[in-house]
Amino acid sequence: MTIEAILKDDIQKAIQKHFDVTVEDIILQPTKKEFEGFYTFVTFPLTKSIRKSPAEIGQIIGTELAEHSSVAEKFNVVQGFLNISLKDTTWLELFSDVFNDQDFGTFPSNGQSVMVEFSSPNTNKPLHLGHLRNNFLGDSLSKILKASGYDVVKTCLVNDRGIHICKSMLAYRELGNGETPESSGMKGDHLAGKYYVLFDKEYKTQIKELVEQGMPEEEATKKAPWILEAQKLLLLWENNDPETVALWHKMNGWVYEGFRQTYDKIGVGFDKTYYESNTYLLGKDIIEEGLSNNVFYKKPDNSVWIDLTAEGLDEKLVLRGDGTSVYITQDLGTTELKFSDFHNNRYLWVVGNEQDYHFKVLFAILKKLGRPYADGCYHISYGMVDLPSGKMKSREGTVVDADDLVEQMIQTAASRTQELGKIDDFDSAEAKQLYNQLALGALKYFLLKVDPKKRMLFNPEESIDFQGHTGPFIQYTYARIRSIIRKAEQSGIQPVIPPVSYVLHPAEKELIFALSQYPVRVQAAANEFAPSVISLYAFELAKVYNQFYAEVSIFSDPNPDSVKFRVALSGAVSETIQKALGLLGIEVPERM
RNA sequence: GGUCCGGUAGCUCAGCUGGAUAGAGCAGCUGCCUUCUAAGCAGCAGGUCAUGUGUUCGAAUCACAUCCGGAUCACCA
Repeated sequence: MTIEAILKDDIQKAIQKHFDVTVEDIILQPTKKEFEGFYTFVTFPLTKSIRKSPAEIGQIIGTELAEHSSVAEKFNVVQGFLNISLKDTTWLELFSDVFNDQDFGTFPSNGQSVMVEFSSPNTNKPLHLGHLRNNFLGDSLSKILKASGYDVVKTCLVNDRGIHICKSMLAYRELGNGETPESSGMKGDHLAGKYYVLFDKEYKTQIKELVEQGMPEEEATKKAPWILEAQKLLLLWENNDPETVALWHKMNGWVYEGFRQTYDKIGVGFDKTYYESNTYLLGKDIIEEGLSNNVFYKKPDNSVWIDLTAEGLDEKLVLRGDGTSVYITQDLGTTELKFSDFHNNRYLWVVGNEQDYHFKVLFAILKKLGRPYADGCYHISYGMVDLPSGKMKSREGTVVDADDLVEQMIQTAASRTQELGKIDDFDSAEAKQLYNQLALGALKYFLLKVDPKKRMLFNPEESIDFQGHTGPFIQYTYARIRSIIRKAEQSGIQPVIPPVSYVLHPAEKELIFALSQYPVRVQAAANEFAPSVISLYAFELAKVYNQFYAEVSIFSDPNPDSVKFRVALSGAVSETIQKALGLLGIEVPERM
């Protein structure tokens, strides 16, 4: 039973005893900084059933708690707020829960498994900042769900075929002159992206020419030579034309090597990768099934539809008249495949909020088809990363490239570290590792501290901070503590919980309180699918520690119990920071 | 136009299962390194919580309306 639960129980009993009123759900909130106490119980709602003033009720409950509660020590009442302080022995018990449990904040298996699909890149261009948000969210969520008791399967569905891939293939065929990543010195994904942009440039020129010749723009976009050629290439690919398939293999191979490097660098990986070229034909048997069940219906042109107007959606096409798939057909098939491969209890998709509607439709169809996994499906919809100039567009080259950004962050981390001159004794490998940790710490934290649902702004003119509410601030706190732990080890000081007679310093209580919150936050983050909950927690914990650090002296305190206790506290904080940042995919440095 | 999401300090964001004088960080201004890492700490200043009405003992939080921004409503993915 947690302290909070005991306190709630005591309050419930006190109300029962003094007023003969039963309150089933006692709500406690953390006491505001400017008042004394750690938990606050609001008594306003009780005035209806108990005909006394809020303050009087608070006084009576408080008195009862102070006399009989096993955890509460004293109280004060401000209007309808009963602020409760805990006994020192209670604080020490709370801390020993943290201190003695190596897995504090990691929940035992809940017997459920979940698949998290994220990243899902297109093989016609390199990753950009928006993909980084997706990757970091997916990776972090997977870790958070695992810590909260789920068995997690991370998957990636690579969008490796389609008209957009053919566009870069075509531009390469026409303009490439046999260029390769080796000959150009470009990373393969960047090379493919270059031709994707070149396609768009030429395509636009062609449209412009046709329009100048008097063709309406709408028609021109459909009749420009290169778009027709790209469509032809797609047909050739679908018919397994050896030359086309060879080019496709070659270019995708370059892209995969490029992606591999980027994934390695940012520390993201998958348990299972699906390729759309293998799955794009799936789903047609489900269409047949739906037709025979009358879930779907056919129009005169042979196209297949579903009517979702009763669900508040529209009529949706699920199969073209010529029998070819659309996006939703493939997703139906792929989801079925995932289920037959893994039989998970839940399926999550980390995909931008521009696809909210698509997923509503997908889930509604799955439900109508009576799929057993339909209720476990959930779209983790996140907001776009916008630039001050607006939306990023790959075709127009207005993107913040992932590789460039990471490289730039590493440079900033290096120069900042060198300015401070604290690691002059590091060899180059150690220094490089630190710069990487700091760069990714800053970047990941920047993208994960914001509520995933909200769109966020990135201003390339202002580099991402290393001070204040940032990843490096938290990493710094960790490094500071490690320094203390090393000193304690050298001096032979053991981390020990003090005897029950120990009188705690207020800063110590604050730290224990912050530590005790960790499991609650892990659970909340998992329930809300929000790594930002962990981000904010890690920052709060680091802040409380830095206050503690500035306020008390660890080694020069005359009381040996204090010294040992503070070393123990520091150790627990460092471990909790490491765990919390770990859930965000952020590493911690021993020194910085 | 329909649907969905958002609008909190100059900037970036917390807070949103209703509770105390609305919180951080950045930027600005003051202090604090002969003692455990100053990538830190303490403080000052900065707010019609988009607007209006309602519900309530109490509203940034809930409801309704309005304004502004974004997404989406493709036989694209």
